[in-house]
Amino acid sequence: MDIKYAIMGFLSWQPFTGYDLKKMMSASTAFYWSGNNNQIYTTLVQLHREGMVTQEIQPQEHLPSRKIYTLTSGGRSALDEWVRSAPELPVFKKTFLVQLAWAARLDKPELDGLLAKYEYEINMQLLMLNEKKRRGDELNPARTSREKYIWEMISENYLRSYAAELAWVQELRREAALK
Amino acid sequence: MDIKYAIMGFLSWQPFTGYDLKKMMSASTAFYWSGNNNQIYTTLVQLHREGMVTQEIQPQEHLPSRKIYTLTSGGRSALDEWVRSAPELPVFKKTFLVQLAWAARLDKPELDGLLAKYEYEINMQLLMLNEKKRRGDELNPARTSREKYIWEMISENYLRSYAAELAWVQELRREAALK
DNA sequence: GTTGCCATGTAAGGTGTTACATGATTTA
DNA sequence: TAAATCATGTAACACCTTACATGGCAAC
Repeated sequence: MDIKYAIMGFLSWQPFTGYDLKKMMSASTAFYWSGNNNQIYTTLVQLHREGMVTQEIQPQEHLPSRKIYTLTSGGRSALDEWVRSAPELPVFKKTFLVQLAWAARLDKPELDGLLAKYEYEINMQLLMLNEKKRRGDELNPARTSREKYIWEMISENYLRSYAAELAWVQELRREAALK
Repeated sequence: MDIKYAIMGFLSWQPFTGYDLKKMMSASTAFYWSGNNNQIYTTLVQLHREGMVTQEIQPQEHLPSRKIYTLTSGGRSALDEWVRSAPELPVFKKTFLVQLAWAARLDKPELDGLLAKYEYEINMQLLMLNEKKRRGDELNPARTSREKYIWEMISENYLRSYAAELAWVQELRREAALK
């Protein structure tokens, strides 16, 4: 249930609408979500029921009313408590490794073709994240220099994960060519 | 739906029971699954319905019958096709980064306490994976030297992901102390 | 004239986890 | 005497994604 706390976190910075949150999450490198609708809107409804946020409705002409959510003091303390709780381990889901495990019996050119595709995809992702970071970092909260630094390091974290993956596949290609 | 292909992969090596598969998956560094029951048994039933595997029932005294699954030629070609298909990007799910994003406003000692806990957890995980690799690698299929090398590199992949995470948090601790 | 932005939401399905259930045999 | 091993399975729930639905306005 990270999305809940991700939302509460953003609201601890400023009041936002669901639409704002969706945009920020899909623009940000720090949050891996697809920024999908369903979860954001339903989580906001749930947080409202639980008293974690208040809702202010702003009617608009020709458009659905904007619903601006503000964190309550109860929400604030729930967030603070979570922030201080024991960290979770990262989860790496790498379907490609399953594929590779059973691709080991392909012939050399086919195996290398597969590895080359993976290398290419990782590279593209790295370029994309770099670009996203450049544009997205202006939207981050930077209330203190430490906060700014930490958000940079969060983006950096994902970049390094992909960079490590890239280095790994490149090494594998070099060595597998010799076997 | 990786579990489906993970299972078919193992069965392309040798016939196995659900119980065998569960043990292998939780012993292996190459497969990240919890090795949870439900999915393995239900997936085997599904693969059987789809004609990807055949089932041989071996009754036992005092124990439930063993059900030994064998890959059919149809299953074999479905697996081969998947193995040659376009690779998926890895997915990194790091709840800690969300936590950290909103922990940036804690005071220095509290923030460092959190980072220290994360560093410790990653370290433990690394030690655990190293141990698992040492013990688990004997169970891997190693029909050719290339297959052996690839399976080693798959285990290595996870180790490097955690190692990169460790280096990242250590750098962050050093730098955050100065801000 | 099609695409994209604003802004809300619903429905359905896939994926994955935790916990429960049985029950004899071996090991610490 | 408690726990782990063997071996199957079910039930309930949490999480997450994709696709669908509305509809006006601005930009290219």
